[in-house]
Amino acid sequence: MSKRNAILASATRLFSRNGFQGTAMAELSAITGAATGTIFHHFKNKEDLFLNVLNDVKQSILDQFDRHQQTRRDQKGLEMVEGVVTFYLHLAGTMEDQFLLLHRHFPFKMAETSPVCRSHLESIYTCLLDIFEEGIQKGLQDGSVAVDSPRKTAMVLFAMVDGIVRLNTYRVYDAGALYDSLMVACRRLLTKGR
Amino acid sequence: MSKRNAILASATRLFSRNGFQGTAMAELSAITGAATGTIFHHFKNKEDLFLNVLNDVKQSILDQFDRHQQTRRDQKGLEMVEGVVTFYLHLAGTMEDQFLLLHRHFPFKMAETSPVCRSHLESIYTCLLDIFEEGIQKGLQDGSVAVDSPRKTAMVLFAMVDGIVRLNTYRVYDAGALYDSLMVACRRLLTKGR
DNA sequence: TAACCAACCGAATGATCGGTCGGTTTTTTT
DNA sequence: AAAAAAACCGACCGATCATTCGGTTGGTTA
Repeated sequence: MSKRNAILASATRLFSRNGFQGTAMAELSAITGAATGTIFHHFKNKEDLFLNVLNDVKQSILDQFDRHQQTRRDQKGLEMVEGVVTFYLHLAGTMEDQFLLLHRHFPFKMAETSPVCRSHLESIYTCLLDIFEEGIQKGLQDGSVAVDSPRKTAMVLFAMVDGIVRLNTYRVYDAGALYDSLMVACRRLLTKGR
Repeated sequence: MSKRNAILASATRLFSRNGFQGTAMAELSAITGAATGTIFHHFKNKEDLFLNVLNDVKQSILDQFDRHQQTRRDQKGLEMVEGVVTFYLHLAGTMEDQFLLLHRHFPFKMAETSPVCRSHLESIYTCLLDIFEEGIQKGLQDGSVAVDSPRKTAMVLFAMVDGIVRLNTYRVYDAGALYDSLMVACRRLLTKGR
């Protein structure tokens, strides 16, 4: 692996676990074996380094969901949404650092001053919400879903799923056994009566 | 207001908006007009200062919900839960800094090494979940709520409501008009069919 | 081979940080 | 009023931080 990629990989872990200000370039240097001068040769400063990390996070998350979506063309809407929720929970486990990064505060603060940062975050959340909404729209047509506003429902649904992932990350409670309840809630939220 | 309280008030704002490492004692000194020596006279170090801030946050949140609960003795379970959700959204607006603090990452990281910090966080989340669960339990008895596991449902419900507050805080999207959809989702989640 | 260039190095720098300390002022107690 | 205690002050300190810079290396091109 090139030094540049090694730096990006370690930076992702450090930024997500220790935050922006909690990540020291000297520590990153020690972990990757790259001199501090090398880091600043590849990235013009710390913020630029994080922006590149965030870009990688965006790419990998978008890739994962694109690939997932292509395998779910022939399902009913409700099943699609349930599949997306399950996949989201799965990804939150396999791409722990990337999801942790999105649960931190500093990227959203940086987005207030950095248009590039804001653009990355918007791409990620737009993609996620679009996928939820797509399933809901399809479900409205095939009758498996009954809701008023697809977009708003997608946002509430996303807030719920992501909220569970957050509860699980912080381990204030054992939210591990919560996935079944989450799926039940998901189905209730999308269907009418019965 | 005493210097000590002025320090606590400003520290709450700075910690919640700029994070732990992003809050400089010199800045806190400048804002409050207290010399840095004075700050360290009242609090033995930066972490101790934050622990006192968190304690205040805990007290005020617990007080608010205790007072709210006393006015809702004679309602049906479902109405109680809906009232709590509305009150939670209301508080997230009036106590913005306190809720923002709980949405940051560093208190949970500190909880891994500081039992005091962990205790405060547990008190807050236990209180909130208990209140949700209480309403659900009551609803199960009076028939206004139909769910399998009250505790798990309370956690999913809390994750959903808190997730919406988070979406609103970070303003990636205008989640302001989402409260109606949230209440609909809340009702669907708690009731069976019709 | 000579010239070039991107990747790489690590000591040095100036700014900033949390925390200390010796002292003064204000309040409380006796 | 005298003494004791608590609140308060700000210059100072050592550590740490992001970033710079002059120089080396190794591969590619002319």
